[in-house]
Amino acid sequence: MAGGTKRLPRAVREQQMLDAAVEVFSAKGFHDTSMDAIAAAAEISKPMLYLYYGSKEELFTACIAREGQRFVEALGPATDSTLTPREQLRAALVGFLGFVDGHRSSWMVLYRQSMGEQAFASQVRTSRDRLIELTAKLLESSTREPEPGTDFGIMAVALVGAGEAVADRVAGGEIEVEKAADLLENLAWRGLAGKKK
Amino acid sequence: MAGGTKRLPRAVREQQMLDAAVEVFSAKGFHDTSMDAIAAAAEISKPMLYLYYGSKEELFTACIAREGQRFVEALGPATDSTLTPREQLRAALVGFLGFVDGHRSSWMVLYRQSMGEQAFASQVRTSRDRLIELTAKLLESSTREPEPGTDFGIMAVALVGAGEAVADRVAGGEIEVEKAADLLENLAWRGLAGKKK
DNA sequence: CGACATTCTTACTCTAGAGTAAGATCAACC
DNA sequence: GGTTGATCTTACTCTAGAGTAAGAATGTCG
Repeated sequence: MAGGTKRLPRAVREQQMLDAAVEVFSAKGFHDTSMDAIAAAAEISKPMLYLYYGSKEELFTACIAREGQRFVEALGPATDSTLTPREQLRAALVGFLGFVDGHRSSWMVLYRQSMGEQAFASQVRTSRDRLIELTAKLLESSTREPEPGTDFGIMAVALVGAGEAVADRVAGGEIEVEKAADLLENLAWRGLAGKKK
Repeated sequence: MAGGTKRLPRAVREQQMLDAAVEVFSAKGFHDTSMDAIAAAAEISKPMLYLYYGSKEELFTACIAREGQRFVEALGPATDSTLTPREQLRAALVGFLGFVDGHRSSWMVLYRQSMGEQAFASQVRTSRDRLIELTAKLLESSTREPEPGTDFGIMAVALVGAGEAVADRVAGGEIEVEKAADLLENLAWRGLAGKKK
């Protein structure tokens, strides 16, 4: 009402609201964020949030859904089957870390917030499990001697866990994407103490 | 009032309260846990919680402090300097995973809850950083050719991240401590695809 | 223009749950 | 037995913040 903000079609406002919500949620966490704060950040009034999203939980769910979508898209190149498995793994790493680097708020909302709230954890674990399964497949199909008793599933869990930890450092600006990808790639193939590529 | 519960000295009651608090916090999370719920679980009345701990946040802080203490103690054997670095790493892994296996609620409170709440994250990150630094030292001192440009710090971050992810599976009963330790030890030295010990 | 739908706001209601006031009950010691 | 100081409870207060009622402003299409 104050100055420039005009009336906008629903679809546009919805995205504005999500932008604001992701921003505030990522900064303060789900519980310490009030709907008033989101409304203020989006520069609209609170009832609009309820009109378009129904409740705080649904709004947060919508955040997860959109950011999760974008996250999965960033992993798209890794499923290009014309690449070798190893190249695919590299593509997945770069896609993953690049996403985190370019979307720190999304990363915060998706992982550091959602995983903590048992009400949303299942929703995130879905995308996460997809990543783990993809990793497991890539590890398996790029290993020559299957070594009986090798559980690629748990290996993928470990590698993704390592990836998430490193991603936090990427998000913190302490290390660049390429360096981080190198590290993780080496980790997968040779172990931490192994020679550099 | 009801039946058996007698009057108890403060020190004892405090531990009972912490036991109950850790239990409920780990199950429902910080925000979805009410002081009434904790009081009920501890079988005392709410004002006792406030009398002994002051506030909900301080109570949670006390939980973190006690469990974090226990966690660090579980890592004690890893600092035995009569062992080789590699044996120390193994001891750290077993200590860490064993702790998680035997104290699932503690693990939940310490990691899955605290790390999500930015109000407590710093407190936990202290213990966590100690673990990372310990790991970094162990990796460094057990590597022959330092390979210029090798950043043991970030390697330790990756390895600890992998450890946490695997620890979740241990807590979930999907894998046993020994198997998990083997996996992580191998990961550190040979990479996921490497031969088994 | 006038009717209808959509966008949007001010100004509330209502409840969960953090925190407290006031004092009862018990144990121990003189 | 009475005094002192813990332990412990019932029964509140008070507020942040989720969610809503009622309707004003703006567009658009006949």
